[in-house]
Amino acid sequence: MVEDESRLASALQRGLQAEGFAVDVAATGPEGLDAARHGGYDAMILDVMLPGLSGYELVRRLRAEEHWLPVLMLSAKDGEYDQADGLDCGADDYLTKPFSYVVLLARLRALLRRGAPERPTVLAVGDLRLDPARRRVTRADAEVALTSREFALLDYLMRRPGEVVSKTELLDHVWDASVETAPNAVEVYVGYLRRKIGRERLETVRGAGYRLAP
Amino acid sequence: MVEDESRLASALQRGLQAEGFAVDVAATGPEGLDAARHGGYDAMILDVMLPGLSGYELVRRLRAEEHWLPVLMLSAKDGEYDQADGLDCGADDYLTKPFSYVVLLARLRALLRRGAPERPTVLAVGDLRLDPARRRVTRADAEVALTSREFALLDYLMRRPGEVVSKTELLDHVWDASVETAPNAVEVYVGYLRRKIGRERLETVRGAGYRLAP
DNA sequence: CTCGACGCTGTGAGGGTGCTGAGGACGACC
DNA sequence: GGTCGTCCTCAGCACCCTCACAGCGTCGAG
Repeated sequence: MVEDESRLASALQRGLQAEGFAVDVAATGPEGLDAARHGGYDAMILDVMLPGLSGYELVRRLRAEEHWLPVLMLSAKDGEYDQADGLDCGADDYLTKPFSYVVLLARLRALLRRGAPERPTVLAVGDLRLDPARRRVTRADAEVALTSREFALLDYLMRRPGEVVSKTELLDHVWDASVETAPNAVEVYVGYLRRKIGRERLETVRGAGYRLAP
Repeated sequence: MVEDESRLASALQRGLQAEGFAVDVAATGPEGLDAARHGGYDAMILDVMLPGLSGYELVRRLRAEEHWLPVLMLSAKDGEYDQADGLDCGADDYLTKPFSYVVLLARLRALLRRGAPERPTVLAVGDLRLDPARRRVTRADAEVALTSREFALLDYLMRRPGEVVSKTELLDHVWDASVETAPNAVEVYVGYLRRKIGRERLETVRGAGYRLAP
């Protein structure tokens, strides 16, 4: 847990220990970052307002270093954009103070349960980068303008780089299942994407689907 | 999305579609459960108060059947125990109505970031490797380009290394059963494969079929 | 050794698959 | 109402995969 208000920190620590968790407390941002890097923890409870390094920045750095530790963010700011920002920095959950201890516990359990490795907030494949939150794509640091369908298609492909994705799978996930769409639509949009991100980056696997070159 | 208030449902659907998501709506619990089981979705937004089957129960059943689809639960109940119950039933996140659309989106993105891509195993026989997901074959680390029929044939043979597989069995499994194909087609494709993966690796057992040398 | 059955392969027709430009439908914005 | 952007269908085209065919090679029984 990274929290600088010592009263809250020790109250929470005692509560969590009573539940059977092993808890360490760090009081500043840099300490917390260091602990997260080397401590081998299962999850982190992280305050936003911290001396030295904000919670936002801490998560961002952690994710940039490819640490996928589940993070529950705690903040006194309850604005919708504060919350969205925290999550888009890479936090997995966000709780506003004052919070219910029961809820904190339940959310922590939910976080530990899924435990599965998380993926980066910004997808990157080669020199392509896609930011789902900002809805932006850059190719070698140059912005690429995509329509929403093009964006959704690239998003799906970038989550599975190197894998072959079939046209039917793309139709199921990128297009609306309730509207019957011809598979040719996929071909058309692959064509649009190729013109924008580079022809060779999106390979055709005849009879099977498409593959984003890793 | 499983939501019985049609106004909210269609507003959300439109919003999410504008973001590039493919969205289906179910209005009752049983419908939602069914869709979650078979729809191949990436995530589910689930109201708690539903006709037929409550959201709690829906998640519980889903998890009992080992479906690990990420679930974002939506509820008008903001009591701390309601929230904790929802999460402990197996939901991954919980949002109380009224909620901010921005926050919903951010939380949805956080959920989608994780996903369990558990890659299917890579088949290996000798120095041959075949990756079904990437649809890629290497021979001593050198990539081998195969057509889709060749690939399907090698795939089938590599799942049964050392066994003798008859031509009729190959016709049944690698070729379309509805189209009558001459057994000679198998011989032709075995020939193609041999040229690409090495002549000695694919033995002929006269009168019985073919065997992939283990 | 002889012969027939089985398996291999070069050739070429056909057809399936994917790509593209054109254009209509629809909605947002001015 | 006009204009623009986006989505998607359509039709034409090019390419290469697929497979039947036929001739030849190979194997094994007698």
